[in-house]
Amino acid sequence: MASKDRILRLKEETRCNILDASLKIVKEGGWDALSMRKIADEIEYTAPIIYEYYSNKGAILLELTRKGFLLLAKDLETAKSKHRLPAKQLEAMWLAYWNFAFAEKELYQVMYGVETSCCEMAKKMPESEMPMDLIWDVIVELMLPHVGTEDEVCIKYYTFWSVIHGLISINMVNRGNTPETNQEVLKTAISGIIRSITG
Amino acid sequence: MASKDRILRLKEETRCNILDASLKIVKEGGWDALSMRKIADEIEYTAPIIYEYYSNKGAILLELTRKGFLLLAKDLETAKSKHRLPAKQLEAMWLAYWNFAFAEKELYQVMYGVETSCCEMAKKMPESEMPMDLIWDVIVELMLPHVGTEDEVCIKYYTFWSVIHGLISINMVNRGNTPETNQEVLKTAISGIIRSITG
DNA sequence: TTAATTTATTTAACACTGTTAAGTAAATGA
DNA sequence: TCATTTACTTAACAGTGTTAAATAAATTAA
Repeated sequence: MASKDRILRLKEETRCNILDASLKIVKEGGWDALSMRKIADEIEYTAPIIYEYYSNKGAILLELTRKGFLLLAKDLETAKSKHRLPAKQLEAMWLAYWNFAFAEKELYQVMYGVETSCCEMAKKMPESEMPMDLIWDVIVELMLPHVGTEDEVCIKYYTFWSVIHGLISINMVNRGNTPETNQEVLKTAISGIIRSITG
Repeated sequence: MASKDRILRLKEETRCNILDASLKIVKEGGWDALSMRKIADEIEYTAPIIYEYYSNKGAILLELTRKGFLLLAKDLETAKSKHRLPAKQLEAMWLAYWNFAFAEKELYQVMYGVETSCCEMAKKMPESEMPMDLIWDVIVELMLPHVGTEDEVCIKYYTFWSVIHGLISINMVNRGNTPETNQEVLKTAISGIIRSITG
């Protein structure tokens, strides 16, 4: 029976539609807006139908995560293919990584656990600037006798912060490293940036 | 009336108890476990009482966030006070930052939007390793003719990844920077690490 | 002390959430 | 045409944040 095939094809399509609908909802209203009933609305079914295609909400997120990794890998490969020197390839790949993160913001968030709902909160809270202020001052001192411009200090501060916050996030979310590797990355990064300041 | 003072003191105490209870619940069962009814249970009241002290759940998270920033700032100051040279101070401060993140994991999560519930998912998904594998290969090539050990490559990879993922996270959550600053941090970091590899 | 009023606290409810079981309509097979 | 499977929906459960109404307790006034 060819109708079996047609039905299977339709099922595969709905499975895909669920994913597309989910991503659409998230892009429009953020991750909090994503609910089974809204997905159902979007694909013009009722909520329980979704469970015929995904065992639960987590499975949908998992599939979006997989989709994200595949897309990112593809971007990295095309970036690499545009150069021959490894140094140029590496630079292009990390720029592609950067671009992916913002082009597919929602996917990147679910892939690496970047929560944005808290961002409204921490803003407008004066205490949130205390750590930066404290470290800022020391960077300025370290630069002496050269008096660094706002931009110069800013770049140094964010380089520090990025590498350390990045390493923390990766370890919290992904639990990937041995303590030794972490310490090594951390210490060499810090001393490297310090050297780049003191010259 | 002195009883007014006593009542005010009790109120301030309950306000504090709500925060303590919240943090306790999160530490025991993660952020998903935190609900108004569980907080109420912990402080031996019913849920609506909490709204006499905090306008909503978000206000509790906000207060925990503030608490976190104050604690972090204190840690940074004591770290700084233990040294005189700016370079040593800076190193000690960033190490204190690192230690704070893991000592007060839950606070750090709410301060900077580090989601951990997704970590169970991405694990055991082969696709999640594709980006790393792709970049790994290029790092190995960049090291040639020297054949890097597993550890050597790992440290370089995580240094790259940390600084870029960190910068991405910071911008998504806090969206603090001008595009120019971001590009500057990104490009100088990448070329800096590449130079540290090629010697 | 008793009555009136304010304060403290709880119960009940609303609109949501993810998820499951039972019921109903539609399509398929004999 | 009848029986059976498939497709889908309705109803329900336990949970969420939050608000309004009801009740208990404490305080003040007479």
